[in-house]
Amino acid sequence: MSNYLDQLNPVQRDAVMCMDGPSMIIAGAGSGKTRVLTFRIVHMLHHQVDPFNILALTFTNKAAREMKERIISMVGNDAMSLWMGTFHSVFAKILRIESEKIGFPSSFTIYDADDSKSLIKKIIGEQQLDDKTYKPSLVLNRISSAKNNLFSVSDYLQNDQLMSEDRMAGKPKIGELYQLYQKRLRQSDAMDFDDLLFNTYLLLKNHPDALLKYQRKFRYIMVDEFQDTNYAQYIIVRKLAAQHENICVVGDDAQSIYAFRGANIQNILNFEKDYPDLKTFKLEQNYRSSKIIVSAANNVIANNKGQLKKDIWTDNSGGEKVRLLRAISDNDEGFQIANAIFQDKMNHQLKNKDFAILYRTNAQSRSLEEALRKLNIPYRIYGGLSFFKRKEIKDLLAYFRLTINHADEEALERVYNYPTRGIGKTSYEKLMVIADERTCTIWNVMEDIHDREIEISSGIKTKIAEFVTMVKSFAVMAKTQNAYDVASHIAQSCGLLRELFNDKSTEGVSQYENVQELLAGIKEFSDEGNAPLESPSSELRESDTRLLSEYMQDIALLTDAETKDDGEQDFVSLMTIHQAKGLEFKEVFVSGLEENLFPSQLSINSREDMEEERRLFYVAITRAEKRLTLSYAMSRYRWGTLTGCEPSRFLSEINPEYIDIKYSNADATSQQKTQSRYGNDAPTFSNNSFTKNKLKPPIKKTVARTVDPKLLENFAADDPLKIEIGMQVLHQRFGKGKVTSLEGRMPDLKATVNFESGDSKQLLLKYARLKIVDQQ
DNA sequence: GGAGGCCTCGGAAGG
DNA sequence: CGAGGCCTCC
Repeated sequence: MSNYLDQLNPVQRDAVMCMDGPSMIIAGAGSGKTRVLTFRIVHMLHHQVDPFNILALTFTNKAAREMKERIISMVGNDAMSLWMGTFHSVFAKILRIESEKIGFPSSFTIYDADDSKSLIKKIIGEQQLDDKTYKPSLVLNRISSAKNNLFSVSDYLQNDQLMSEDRMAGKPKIGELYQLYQKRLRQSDAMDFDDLLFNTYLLLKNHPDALLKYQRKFRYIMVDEFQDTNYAQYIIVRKLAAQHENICVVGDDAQSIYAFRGANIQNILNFEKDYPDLKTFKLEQNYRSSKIIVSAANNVIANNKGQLKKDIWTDNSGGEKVRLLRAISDNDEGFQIANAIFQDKMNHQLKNKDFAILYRTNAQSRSLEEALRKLNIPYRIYGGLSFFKRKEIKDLLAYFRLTINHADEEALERVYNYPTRGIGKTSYEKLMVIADERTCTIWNVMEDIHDREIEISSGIKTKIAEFVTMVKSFAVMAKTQNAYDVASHIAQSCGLLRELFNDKSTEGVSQYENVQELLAGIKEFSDEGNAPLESPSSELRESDTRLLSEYMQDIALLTDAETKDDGEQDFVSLMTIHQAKGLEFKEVFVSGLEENLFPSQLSINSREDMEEERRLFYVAITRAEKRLTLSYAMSRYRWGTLTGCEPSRFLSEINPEYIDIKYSNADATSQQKTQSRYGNDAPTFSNNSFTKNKLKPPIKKTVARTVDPKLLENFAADDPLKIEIGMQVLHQRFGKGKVTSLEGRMPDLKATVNFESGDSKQLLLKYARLKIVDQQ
């Protein structure tokens, strides 16, 4: 691999060869950014830079993984020891190593967005604040942006501007909520995503020895997607780079589409100020798209004021004009797009994989799906629930979390009574009150459950004690045995696996399979000799046994499940434009180009927001290689009602010479029909074969359980007191089943019944009406 | 404990 | 319209 420099154009080559000193690479869409970044690292390794001294920060795990694989394939396993990962994973790794300095155990839990939300909700409730005024998501956003701008709790409370903003907004308690939220995280030995940044900042600020250590280690630093970094990220990077100043940032201001989440384009401008001797490289040649597509993209982005000067051009052929589809309705839009894909596949010998349909909002996927299904075009929707966000996975992971960190309150809350073990909410709330009085964790109270001050019935106390014993036994096991053995033991003995196994609904079956898949992943982890790429374990591990705690450290930040090997399969991709960032397709369809949808209604009052929408459109256009098709509908179902739409302002920003307006047959016929009455009464498209009600809804998630209707006739329940273990009983809804156990006494007598459907239910007999069918 | 009814609300989403 | 949260009732 010595000829890599020959594969680059002059600017790319300069950027690759400029290893020392601060540099900034402005990489236009399709300009070979990944190649430059990869080759730059390869170049360093060829020039005696120790991989141990290189840090490369990316926006997603996927980007890190792919780049690292590519580098390894070019230079071999030497590259294994370079640090490449997301800001969050790299900083989590550092924080675990240095945890003592900031007063955390190295096994601290990382709270995900759901954990954070549930915690803040709880706090809002406890403070008896109205959750309409204090919407959890809003409060969290405010806290998050405080942290991302490096305002600690006390900074916040002392900051007149922030406090008065909150007062003006009628939410004066946000500062206080921030304080309580941090306190609870601390008590739970937990950090949220923002804390990973904030605490790294604190570590480097307050511990000069740690700062020096990492400054020495990271002699060469690279930051990808620099336009998407926030202030905290930038400050940390600047601190780390302060000694050697070998820092290279790569990005494209025109593709900044995450400002809404706190990303700060300002970082690019600050960078120029902070490093006056900065070398800037502009990658302006586009290798991806046709001339027309590049020109259309340039037309659009030229309407933004705030941007760095650059001139994106291409040597590629002119290509076809941008097609514009005008549809009468959202269903018609789907139909036209599906048809176009069908045609283009034949006319240009393309695969389904060559196509992507992009949209602004997830809700738009539905009509597209329906049309694709009608034409039997296989498709995949990206952005559903990722593996690690599934309930059953989170439940099992919560057991693991609690095993490793008993203070983890969110994990405890998830599992203390799941599967049901008779510990109710009321009891749990009593524990919470006591924990608060004693300023200890709820787990501590549980450990001490036999304390007479705790007013909970002895039966429930026993159950709590059993739960505590169980988790403690998990913890003992987890200290020495390998991750897989511990994980599968936990899955079995906590009852979760059984619970899911007994559920024979399609949903239950798939949940069971998912849990098995998780366990299989842990097995792979346990069996592997070497750690995964981002693993901090090499620095923490003591023996060859791979512990569950190590697995959990790796997993905490893995929110994007490995996209399963779909290499073989051929399908059209459907995704939001945000998700399409960084991808490319031969043909791209951008749908829903309508005012109030794209640009979003919420952006029309602010210049900054509108410019971000425009950058989003720019990103969408520049995903296309050969052909680009834009579409809009004249009416669309939004929130259940048919609303009229106007074409997006963005359409008129493209030079009309580049546009080819298409009218399909479906459009032409229904157009005449509606033109006259459009605007008065809402048009109904009943003659259109693509109306909603004619089509089946997308795949149902639950399947109704079937019960023989004959069983339901003349149903008369028997006296609950007659029911005994072993009897066959009949339930109106669940059907026939066998009583396997009885607990408590009337009126709280509870029976566990295994139904023939495979479900096992616990039924309160004062409510559930059971008929005895067989005394056996 | 859990199913069903009622109400509310709706943007994009990395770690 | 449809998902999610909360409340009620069995």
